[in-house]
Amino acid sequence: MEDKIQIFKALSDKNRLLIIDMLSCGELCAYDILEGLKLTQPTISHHMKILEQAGLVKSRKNGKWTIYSLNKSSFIDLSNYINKISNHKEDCICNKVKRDV
Amino acid sequence: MEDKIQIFKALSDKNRLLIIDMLSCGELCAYDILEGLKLTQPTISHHMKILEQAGLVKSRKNGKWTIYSLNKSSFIDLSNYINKISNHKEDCICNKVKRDV
DNA sequence: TAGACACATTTATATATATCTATATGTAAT
DNA sequence: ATTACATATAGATATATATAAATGTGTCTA
Repeated sequence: MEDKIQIFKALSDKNRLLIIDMLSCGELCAYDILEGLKLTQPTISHHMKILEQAGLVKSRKNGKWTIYSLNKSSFIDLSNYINKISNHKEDCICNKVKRDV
Repeated sequence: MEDKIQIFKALSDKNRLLIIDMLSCGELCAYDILEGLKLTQPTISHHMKILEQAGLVKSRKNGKWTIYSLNKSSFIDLSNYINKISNHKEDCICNKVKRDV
C-alpha cells in the first residue's frame, strides 16, 4: 500500500499532472517540459524525480539529454487499484470492523 | 483539475486508504472506523472531512450518529481520469510543447 | 432538565513539501 | 583543455498537513 500512497502523492500536484499530460503523447526531454511550465529548472528536476520514484515516469539518457516517458502500465495498475479498494472484496478489512447490526 | 488534485491528496494517506477500504463493503459510523484505526476521535473526524470534501465519501446523520459511505461514482470518475491523462488525446498539451524533431 | 454520548472544531506542534538560488556533475563541441 | 550546455544536488524558506489535547455542539435517555 505504501507504493500506492507514493503514487497518489506524486499525482497531488498541479505541475506534475501537467507534466504527465505533456508526456501522454510521447517522450520529452526536461527542457521541453521546462518550456511548458513556469518553473525553474531545478524545480522541474525535483518533480521528475518524484514522478520517477513513484514509478509513473521512466527516463533514459541520450548524451547530455534526459528523455522522459510515461510508464503506462503503472497507470493501468493504479486504475485497477482504485476499482479494487472502492468495491467489495473477500479479504476485506470490513470483516474485522463491521459490527453486528 | 483542482478537484482531481484534491482527490489525490485525500488518497495520499494510509489511514484514509484504510478508511476507504473499510467503507468498500458498506456504510459505517465514525465509531466503527475509530475502532479499526489507532487514532484519536478528532483525527478520524479530520480525515472524514477531507474524504468528504474530496467527494470520495458521503455522510448522513442518524440521530447522534454520522453514517459514512463511499461515493462510488467518484472512484469511477477518477479511474477514467487516470486513463485519460496517461493516454493520447486530441486536445493535448503536447501539441503546444512538443518540438519539431 | 441532567447527564451521557457521538461527533466536530479549535489550537498547537512537528513533519513534509514546493519552490528558489547557488553550486555541482556530466557531456559535447570548439 | 576550455567553454557551453543539460540536468542534478544542496541549502534555505515558506506553506501544507497529520496528529493530539481541549473544548464545543447537538442528540438521546433517565
